[in-house]
Formats: sequence, structure tokens, C-alpha cells
Amino acid sequence: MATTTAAQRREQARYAYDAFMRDCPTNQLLGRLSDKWVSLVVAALSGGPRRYSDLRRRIAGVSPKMLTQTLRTLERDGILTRAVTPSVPVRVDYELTPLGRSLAGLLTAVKDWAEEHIEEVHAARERYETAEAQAG
Amino acid sequence: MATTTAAQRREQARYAYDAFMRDCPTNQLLGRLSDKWVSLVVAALSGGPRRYSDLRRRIAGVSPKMLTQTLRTLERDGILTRAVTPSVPVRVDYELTPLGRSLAGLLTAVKDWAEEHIEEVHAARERYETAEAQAG
DNA sequence: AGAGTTGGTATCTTCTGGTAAGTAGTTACC
DNA sequence: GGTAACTACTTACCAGAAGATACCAACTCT
Repeated sequence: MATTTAAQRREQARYAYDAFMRDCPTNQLLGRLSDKWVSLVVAALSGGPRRYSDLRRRIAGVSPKMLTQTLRTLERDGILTRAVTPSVPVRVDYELTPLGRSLAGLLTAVKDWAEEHIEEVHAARERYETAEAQAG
Repeated sequence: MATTTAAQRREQARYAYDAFMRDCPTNQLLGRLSDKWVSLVVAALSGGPRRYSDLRRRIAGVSPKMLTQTLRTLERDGILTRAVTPSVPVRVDYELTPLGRSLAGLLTAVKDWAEEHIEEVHAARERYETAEAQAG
């Protein structure tokens, strides 16, 4: 008894958790996921495993501090794995877990949206500033 | 001549902009979109227009400062519109634009992912901390 | 011997976000 | 007549987070 299907569990989860609620764990998780570096790291890893310095080069402008910090929290949360090869010099590979891959599609979709709609956003900004100048 | 289809323009945009590049406008836009309050506001508006105080109640824990700030930048970027009704007391309605609705699906997908996978993330954290305690 | 590679840590400064309080303009209550 | 309430904000302050930069240790290559 008490057999639940994956669909039933998802349905239950949808009611049990509400990201709109403060102090709800999902609210905090959403805060973690809503991070520029998280989006870029996960997008960069969606093509396969990469090394630390690979990521540093691919993600322009990321400081070693923020890259390490982002990778650590993503590892802790089960989004990616960290594999150390004790060669000389040491080699560290980061790779998405199945959980991470299920997220990667969503985050890269947001990144792609930004790339595809940047011009519309830019146009909207110009309209806004023109209207503001006329109003003020 | 020089007729381009929407698909061609999208393809062009994909090559012209790269969110991995620092100082690329899309990188900055991704930074704006990767925001907890942006996700929650857009998700809250995806069901239809809402008033300021509606949003405040729905999005628990948001301060008036951050709500106003988030709404202003989203208005400026053409994601939503702000409509003032000069009644007494004044009434302000916020509504997603078509551009905003095209984004809403992606951001609510991330929010729903957080709600659906929070338990896996939680389990991963416990495993991580156990492993850490054994290692240390 | 000196530069370059690896994967980071330490430190300092700048900036952002949360808290709490105040504002304006009208209406309702006592 | 005073004051409380409702609306949609604005402002000042401060702790904590983010960002830039310098540095580290071990080794290889030239």
C-alpha cells in the first residue's frame, strides 16, 4: 500500500511547496538558481564535463572566488560532481549529474532567450527613456 | 531584397551575441533575469494583471523597495506595462507584455523545477555534509 | 633560472539588498 | 477636528555579499 507514482509525487510536491512563501525551502532554492554565475556554469557544462580552468576561460569575467563558490554550492546541491585526478599538476573535472542535466535545459533556455530578445529589450529601453524625458 | 525571416534573424542573433562574453549586452541582461524577485514577479503576473498590493501579498517577503525596483526595471525592459488609474485611492495595474509572456514560461519552469526537485537537492546536501564530516 | 600551468585561497573594496521609517492625497470614523 | 486607514511608493541606514586583485604550492618547459 501507499504506492505512489512519480506523477502523483510531483503533484503532491506542487501543493506541499510554494516558492512564493518566504522561508519555504523552494524559495531559497529559487534564490540559488536565480544567479547569473549558476546559469552560465550550468550552461557551460551542458555540453559535457569541463575542467576548472576551462570554465574560467569560457565564462569571461568570472573571478576564481565566485567560480569556486558557485561550483561548491552546485556540488553540494547535487547539480554537478567534482572529480579530482591526482596527476601533476592536479586535474579537476566538473560534470552535471542527471539532476543537473534536468535543470540545464531550463537555464540555457533563459540564456538563449536573453540572446534572442536583447534587441527588443534594448528598443524598449530607448522608448522608456524617450518617454521619461518628455514627461520630465 | 535583404528580406529575412524570423528564423534567420534568430539564427543571426545566436551568433552575434554570446552571454558568456563579459560586457556583452546579453550577459548583463542575463544578470537582470537571474534574479529571485524577477522570477517571482513574472511568475505571479503570468496568470494575468495584478495590482501592486496584490503582488506584495502574493510574493511573501518582498519589501516595497525591491518590488518597486523590480517592477521599474521590468517595465523599462518591456517585460511588463504599468497602468495608473487615477481613482481614489490611486490604483496601479501591472501586466505582462507579449515579450514578458514569452519569458514567463521559462522562468516559471525554473520555479516549478525548484518546487519539484527540492527534496532531491535536500538529500544531496545531507549526503554532502555527511561525506564532509567523515573526510574532516 | 624564469615563465607558465594547475586549482585554488586571502584580502580589500565596492555594491547590493533588507529593515524600518516617512510621504502624499483622499476618505471614513468618532 | 483629530486621527486612523488605504493606496503606492521613497528614503536613510547598515550588514553582508559580490567583485577585483594578489598570492600560493607544485611541477614542467624552455
